Amino acid sequence: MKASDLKKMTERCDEVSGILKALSHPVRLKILCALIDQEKTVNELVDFAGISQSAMSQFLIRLKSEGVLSSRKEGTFVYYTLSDSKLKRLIESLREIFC
Amino acid sequence: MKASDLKKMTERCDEVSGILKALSHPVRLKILCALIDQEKTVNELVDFAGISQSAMSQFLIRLKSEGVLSSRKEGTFVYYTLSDSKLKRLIESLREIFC
DNA sequence: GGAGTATATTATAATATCATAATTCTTGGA
DNA sequence: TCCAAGAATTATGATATTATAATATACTCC
Repeated sequence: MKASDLKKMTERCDEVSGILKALSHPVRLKILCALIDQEKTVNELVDFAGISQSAMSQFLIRLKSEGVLSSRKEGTFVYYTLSDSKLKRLIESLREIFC
Repeated sequence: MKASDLKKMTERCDEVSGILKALSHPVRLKILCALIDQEKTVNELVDFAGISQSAMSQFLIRLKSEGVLSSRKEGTFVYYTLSDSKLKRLIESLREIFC
């Protein structure tokens, strides 16, 4: 393997492993699966995942800061949605492979 | 969503997030990518990933205990290989999506 | 059996993550 | 303006992960 190819591969693994880390927690993965075909509010996600509002908010903010989710505000509600098309494809692949 | 479907989804997320966790570290992902089409010895992987032999051994043993890798011994060499076909498919999907 | 190579084990300190609780901020409506 | 609901923030302790160093084991060849 050429040195330049190795370097590229290393960079890709750095990037992709970071994305996978975002999915590597049961609740975070569940959140993303819930958002694959529709946006949801924080409270809807709380009911879905069965964790506290505070914990959910922390997960959501983290996922947003990692570029995985985006949000929009409507009154007191905040709707979260999957922002990355690559991530959508990844979750669909996971479903194909493991379900 | 039916309660029984939610339960199934939760179980799947628990399982799959565990697998993703194995890939959620730059070096571990690099190891798995290196093994996708051929087995390698510990030292080959050390050269490839650029970490110490001790650290590599620890990663490999962890991945093996998680069912991601298997190994065979030949003299003083230990060859590691990707043991899970689903994981192979996942890594191929990652390559398609992100490369 | 001794030297050298390949791999595994153990210990430890630094860091990151997780769950939880308490509090605060924001917004819309009475 | 005051209240209630929705969401975010902050703090804390428990646990897990990571990198690193030092040591130990297993095997081959002489």
